[in-house]
Amino acid sequence: MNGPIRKQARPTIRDVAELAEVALGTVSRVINGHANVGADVQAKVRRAISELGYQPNSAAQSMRTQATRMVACVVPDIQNPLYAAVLGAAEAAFSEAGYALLVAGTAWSTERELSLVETLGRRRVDGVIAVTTDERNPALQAAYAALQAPLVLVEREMPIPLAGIVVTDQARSLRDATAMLLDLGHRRIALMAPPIHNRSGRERITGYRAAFAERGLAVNERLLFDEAAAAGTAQQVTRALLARRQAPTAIITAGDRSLGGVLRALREAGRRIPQDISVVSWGDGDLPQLMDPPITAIRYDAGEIGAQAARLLLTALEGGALAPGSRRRLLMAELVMRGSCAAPLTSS
Amino acid sequence: MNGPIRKQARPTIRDVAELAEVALGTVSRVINGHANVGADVQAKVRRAISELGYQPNSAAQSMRTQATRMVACVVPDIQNPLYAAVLGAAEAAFSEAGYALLVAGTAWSTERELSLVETLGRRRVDGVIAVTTDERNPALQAAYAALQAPLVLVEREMPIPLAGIVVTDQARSLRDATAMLLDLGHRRIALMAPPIHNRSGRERITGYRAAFAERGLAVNERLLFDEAAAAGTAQQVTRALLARRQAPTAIITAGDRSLGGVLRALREAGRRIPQDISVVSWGDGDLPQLMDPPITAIRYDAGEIGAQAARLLLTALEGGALAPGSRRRLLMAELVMRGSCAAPLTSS
DNA sequence: CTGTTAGCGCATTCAA
DNA sequence: TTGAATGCGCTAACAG
Repeated sequence: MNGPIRKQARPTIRDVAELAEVALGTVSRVINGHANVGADVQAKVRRAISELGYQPNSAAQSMRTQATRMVACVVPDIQNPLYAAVLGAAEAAFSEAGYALLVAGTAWSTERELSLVETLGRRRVDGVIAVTTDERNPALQAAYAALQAPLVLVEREMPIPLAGIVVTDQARSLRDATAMLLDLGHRRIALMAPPIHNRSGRERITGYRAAFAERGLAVNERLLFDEAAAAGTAQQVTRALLARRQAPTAIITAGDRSLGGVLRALREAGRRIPQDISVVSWGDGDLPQLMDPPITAIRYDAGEIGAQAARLLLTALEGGALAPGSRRRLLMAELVMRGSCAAPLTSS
Repeated sequence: MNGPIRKQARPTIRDVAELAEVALGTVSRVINGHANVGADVQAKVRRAISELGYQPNSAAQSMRTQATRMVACVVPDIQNPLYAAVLGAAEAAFSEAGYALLVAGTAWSTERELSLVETLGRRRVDGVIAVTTDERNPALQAAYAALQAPLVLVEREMPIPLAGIVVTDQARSLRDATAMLLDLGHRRIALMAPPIHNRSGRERITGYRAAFAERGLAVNERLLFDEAAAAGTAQQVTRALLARRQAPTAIITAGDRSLGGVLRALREAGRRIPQDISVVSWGDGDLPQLMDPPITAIRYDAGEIGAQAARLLLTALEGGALAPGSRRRLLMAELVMRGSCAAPLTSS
């Protein structure tokens, strides 16, 4: 029962210097690998360090160097496999490079994000990777700009001059998927998409519309669900869709978290895939691959997104600015055809 | 092309003091909410702060207060849904409480973990939640102890005096699952489990053995696969199992990441569930729930694990030590019966 | 109630 | 090549 663990006084650089009988500055040079230190002195210092179990205090280092060697990753939801993969890849890259990674989960709340970004500022993180909740929110834009640290946006666009950007070509994937369904004969194709105020949402809808437009077909606006319009989970939205007089003959899901809900609702309603309804999943993983029939999916590599973002941020961190040409990375997504899509029974 | 974003000189507490025409200490008191400051002065200071966009430098604060208000979470694999959920829950709790969360992914490498824990020490994190790669590794034990910070172990046990512990009753769940299979008539039950040097692995095998022992049955050691023995992915292990002369009639999977592999291998081999083989999944999610037939699963609440760990760490952080009685949390897992288990065709 | 001062632990300039 | 001195930005103890 002895209070919050005894903070034993930790040894400082000064203790090391005394034990090694050298000046404090010399110890600093050894730690930071500055060349001009005699081999014998070097050894003495190292011995003292390990004898005392000395660890430099990085807060103190930060004060002097004006750098924290910390970066932050701001995501809407750590548990979403997409963001988890981005985080994982980023963490690997940064810890490799000697940076620590701070995570901030916004839970899709702009207020939370605002306050989190604020604390990142106080902590003087050296850089940030962000999947912002609302790329159009001026307060958020200002908060990120105020960081005065290199920023890489993931699947988002914000008018911040030097920011790096890593995005997936979602419009094209969605055009491909929609075109495929249209060409099978579908006309009532429901689209579930992320919130429209962000690039992800806009791109998906853009692609969807493009496929219709290319064929001179009109889009039924009632089949578009950005998350705001959705007012509920994927399962609820799907239920409501199926209850309509003119139910859709195909559904495109919004992401990893929504496929399960869609499938549950279809099962409840006794709809068979693909006989009664076709399904395309945004995102490929165990679930779409292992269903029977397997689900046609738009596959992207979330780890690659994180890795690219990390690389972009690292170059901005270590060297100069990002060259204008390489400030932006566009990754491709691929439509993987499987058994979940077929011609609709009745053409509309 | 102006280098790595201009680090504009940020305003310091001194700038605020000058602008507000008060002493530096007064500003500090306002910032930290110390009561004895006149209302008018208070207002002047706040105005100056917002005018300058002043943000206290937390590195400097840390130096004085000897606290960083940072905690770290060490996990083997950020992308594993279990750990992602733990992270997510912990992050929510900590950011609520004004702590920032550092994540460290060890990729199941003790060396990586060792060096990561070392850097947590340099960063003087206030506390740590850890899912260590090898709870028996003396170097790791020493590294965690050397942190001199409150520690909460998740699904692990290490002989560190004041550490908090959050674990799931895995032995019991596995006994239940195994018993259920034995009672259906299965005798050749393959068990895939995490590495045996950690509690998770031991508990699962303990529970498995217990069910056999209670019935006076002998365990076939060749059906036990802790990850080390596995030498490959779940899919490969399952393939090999199915190729045996005496193939198992039931399989218990090791976790979220392994179910997919098992199912793929079964499908390849043309084995039907449950007619040819019964399956129990460790972990419940979309995949087991949506398969046809749905997969019997052992369900645990990963978010709850993270939340409990965070709570434990927070009490250790904010106040005193953990009372000996509440230093350890045991969470239950539940066997959810579904259609993937049936009596084997031929009794062995 | 407010102002002054002394470090927290370190990197770095300048002398030696 | 090494040693001594300075200050990074802040909090808290003390004086007024």
